[in-house]
Amino acid sequence: MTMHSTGGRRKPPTIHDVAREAGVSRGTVSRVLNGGHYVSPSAQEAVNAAIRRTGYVVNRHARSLITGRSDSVGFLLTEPQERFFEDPNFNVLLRGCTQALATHDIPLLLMLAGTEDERRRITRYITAGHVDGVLLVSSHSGDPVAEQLREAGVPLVACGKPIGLGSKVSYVAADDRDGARDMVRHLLSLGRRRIGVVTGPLDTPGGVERLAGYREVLTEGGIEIDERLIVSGDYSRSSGEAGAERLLAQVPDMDAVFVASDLMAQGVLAVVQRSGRRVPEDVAVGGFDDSPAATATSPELTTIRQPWDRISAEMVRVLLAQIGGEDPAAVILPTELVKRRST
Amino acid sequence: MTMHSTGGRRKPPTIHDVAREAGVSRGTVSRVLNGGHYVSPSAQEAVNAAIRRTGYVVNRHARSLITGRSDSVGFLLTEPQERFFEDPNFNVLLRGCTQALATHDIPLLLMLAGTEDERRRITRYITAGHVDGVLLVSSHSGDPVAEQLREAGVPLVACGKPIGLGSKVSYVAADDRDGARDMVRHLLSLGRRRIGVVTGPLDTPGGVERLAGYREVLTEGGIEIDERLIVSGDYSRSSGEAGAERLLAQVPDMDAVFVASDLMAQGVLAVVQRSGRRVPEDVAVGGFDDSPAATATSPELTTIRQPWDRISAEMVRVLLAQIGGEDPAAVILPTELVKRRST
DNA sequence: CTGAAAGCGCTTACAG
DNA sequence: CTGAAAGCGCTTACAG
Repeated sequence: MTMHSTGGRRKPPTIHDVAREAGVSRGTVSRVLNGGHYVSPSAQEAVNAAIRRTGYVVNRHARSLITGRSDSVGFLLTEPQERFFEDPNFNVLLRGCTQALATHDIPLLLMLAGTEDERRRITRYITAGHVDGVLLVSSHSGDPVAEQLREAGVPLVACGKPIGLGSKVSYVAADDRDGARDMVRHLLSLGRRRIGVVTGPLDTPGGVERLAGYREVLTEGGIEIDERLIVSGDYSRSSGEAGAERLLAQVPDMDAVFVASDLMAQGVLAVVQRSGRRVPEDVAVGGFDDSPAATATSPELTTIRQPWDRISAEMVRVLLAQIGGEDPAAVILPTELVKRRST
Repeated sequence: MTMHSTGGRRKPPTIHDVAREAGVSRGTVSRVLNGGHYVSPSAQEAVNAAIRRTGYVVNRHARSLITGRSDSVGFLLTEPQERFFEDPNFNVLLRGCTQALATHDIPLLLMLAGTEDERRRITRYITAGHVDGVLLVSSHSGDPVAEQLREAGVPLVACGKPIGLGSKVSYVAADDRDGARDMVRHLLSLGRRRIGVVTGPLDTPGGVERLAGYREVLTEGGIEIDERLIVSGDYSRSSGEAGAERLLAQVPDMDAVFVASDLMAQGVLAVVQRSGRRVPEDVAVGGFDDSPAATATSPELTTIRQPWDRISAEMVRVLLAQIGGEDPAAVILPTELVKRRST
């Protein structure tokens, strides 16, 4: 009676041990393991009991060798890492994906490809079939890794619409434009009329779309666009500070700012307050993301919530579907205005 | 002449293809792959050329099946995840470990074990040999996972000294006590005498040691310990706020605080400033970590730098050594006082 | 529904 | 230094 004792790293039981315990062939054990089709209830039961008794756990390497699948997926970050690691959104996304995958018993391999060398190494690793698919975090256009993976036929789903790759690659994104519209409409409803904007990088969909939403709503509201009220950042806190300084210098009586990320909004807030202006009395500040950064400020940030939990869950769902043979798909998720004290 | 064309997911070349190309046996190819011992220079060369021509990449599953190693390691987080994901330190550590492992071409599997269920699942996964070793992030005492892994003989290295596991498990840690001493000495040198402290959780080494350093330096300086100046937090920002409120209520003329993490120090800073006190004029605030949180505040935080890059590099080094058969080891790394505007 | 058998791609003694 | 061969633990047609 083999017990699955711990202690030491003994040879773990194999399918062969289970078969012997259960009094069936190894083929039958394997069938039970793989869904239980074409197995009699009695055999099924005997095998399950034997598995329990022996403490059997499938050897994934042996399985992978024959199925050709690795039963793992990569989480690939091709951004310069410093920035992304500074951003709390990244954490939420990584955690959500890890958990969603855990549900399917699929491990997540973390891959960082910040440099050219790393990109080459990782592309090679992935195309060699060491993962079944890739969750891609890289919003900038012209990402060579994304293109290479797509060409190699690796199942792929991006977080945010990958500019330049057309709709041949799956992606999951929040409705950036709509979120921006909500925020700017909110600022207008507060009576603000000289509304600035600090955009994201303009080679990212978040950068482009959120700015588009801003322009649309102002235009619809009959307000002339003042280009001095538009500056760009790179989603970093410090770029928010720089942006706010520029805005205040160009339009000292600006009465509100829509900032395309909470982290940048932190920087904007600091600069606005340092200039002696009160938030929200003199200048209302609206962020984007509803990341932990939004509640770390004083006053806390009014912002647009990105549904990160759903985004990560959908990314995993779409990726697994694609690994299972389905065609690519794009998923757009709604955002939500979260009112706090900064507006 | 086979080119390693991309496109589609064709059957990749095997060791057999390489052997044919090179005109040698598969055994010889394998020997070249595994260090090139007992291989003539000419065979060596022929094989390398064939590998290049065919675009051969080893099939890790086949290799693992026979070696019994997975050539991968797990990064295991057993904390309730919310907190850790809020903490920028976590990112730095995760990134550092991933990069250090990439150097060795070893993938990192991210494992989150926040709930009892997840802990069970992951322990099973690990002890089944799916990873060769584990980088453990879990500072609380009495962690059942750590104990189980140790018993199962899984190579393990913790970040921070694991309370209760004795020295049978490897760990890498910053010199917490010494860092705390530096900070409190610095505050004393500024002329502050009513110095409060917000500690970390007292069932963690960071909680215990940093408090010990605080007590030591004050005692050495001939200052009587005032227990009303000592409160505990859990490393979260909000616990820093709560701690500061308690301290200010108990000792309104407190003139400095040593806070055991930058994130908590953010909360302390907010509360102190909200109370109308100036930082650093009225109350000097010192943090711990030198995480990105330290420069996100206004004024920026004086803090104790934890050498995260070295910590992660050492964790990986010690783990790989242990996987290679070496005995456990503890590594203590020095910290550094970083002076900014908050003191 | 079930067993016997082939084979996935590699490594490693074993002879030479 | 090198080749032939066994075998790692599994899955999957193939016969029954």
